[in-house]
Amino acid sequence: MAERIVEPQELSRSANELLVMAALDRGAGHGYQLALDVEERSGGAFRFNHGTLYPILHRLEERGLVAGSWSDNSSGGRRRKSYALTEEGEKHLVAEREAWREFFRRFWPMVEEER
Amino acid sequence: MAERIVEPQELSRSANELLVMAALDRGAGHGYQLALDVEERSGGAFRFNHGTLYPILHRLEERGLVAGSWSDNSSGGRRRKSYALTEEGEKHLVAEREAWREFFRRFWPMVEEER
DNA sequence: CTCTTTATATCGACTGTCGATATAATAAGA
DNA sequence: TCTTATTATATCGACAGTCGATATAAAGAG
Repeated sequence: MAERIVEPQELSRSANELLVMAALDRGAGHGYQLALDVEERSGGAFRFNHGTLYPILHRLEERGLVAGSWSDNSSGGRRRKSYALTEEGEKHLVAEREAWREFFRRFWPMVEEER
Repeated sequence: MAERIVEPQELSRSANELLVMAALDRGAGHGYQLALDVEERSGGAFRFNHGTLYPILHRLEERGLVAGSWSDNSSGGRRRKSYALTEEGEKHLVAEREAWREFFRRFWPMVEEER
């Protein structure tokens, strides 16, 4: 544990995926709602471009970290694809949080003002 | 102050540039040495690919944040281009540090485990 | 006199985001 | 009823930045 650190070059991908996975962990359902959730919860600080969000969800699904399922729209209602973390996704989320903590623990002393 | 936050999509660029600027602030001179400095100081956690580092230095120079000067090699010695933060670069470094602090302050509650 | 190290630089491939656009169903309003 | 706004998923080309490889060259070591 706490071995691998997030490398700067993968920070963007990692941060966005973590935001998505954490939102799903909180119970967010489909993509569009997830985007609203993140925006609202962050007070507008974090916003997902749809052209960014959907590829992320597809990527995570392909890697088996989230499972998507189309809602049954026989009783009317818009088509939606709901996502949930898989068991592997839960583990990955824990590991990614730890990787970020570790990254920051290492990164900050490197850029902090000299005393 | 403390208004703008670092957006996830610019994290990679921002982190690498911050590592470079902070290293120059500590007094590192030319590119190759800067790379060794960062690697050593981080205990190997952060390493600069040369194909990444030199474009960063050129970028920062073009933006007027660092000033580069070729060493006078009339008295022998390898050709080196030494870099130093400009006054604007110093200000930018302070602002970037603050932006990162702010990013993390906002990011962490978004991804932290629910209690 | 050859090999390694120091040093800067660029190149093509690749990944991921951005903003725009497409599609379509439902709800709201005139 | 017709039209517009909202909800919702998806893809596209352009762009930026990193990666690993390669080029170049001077200095020091063997």
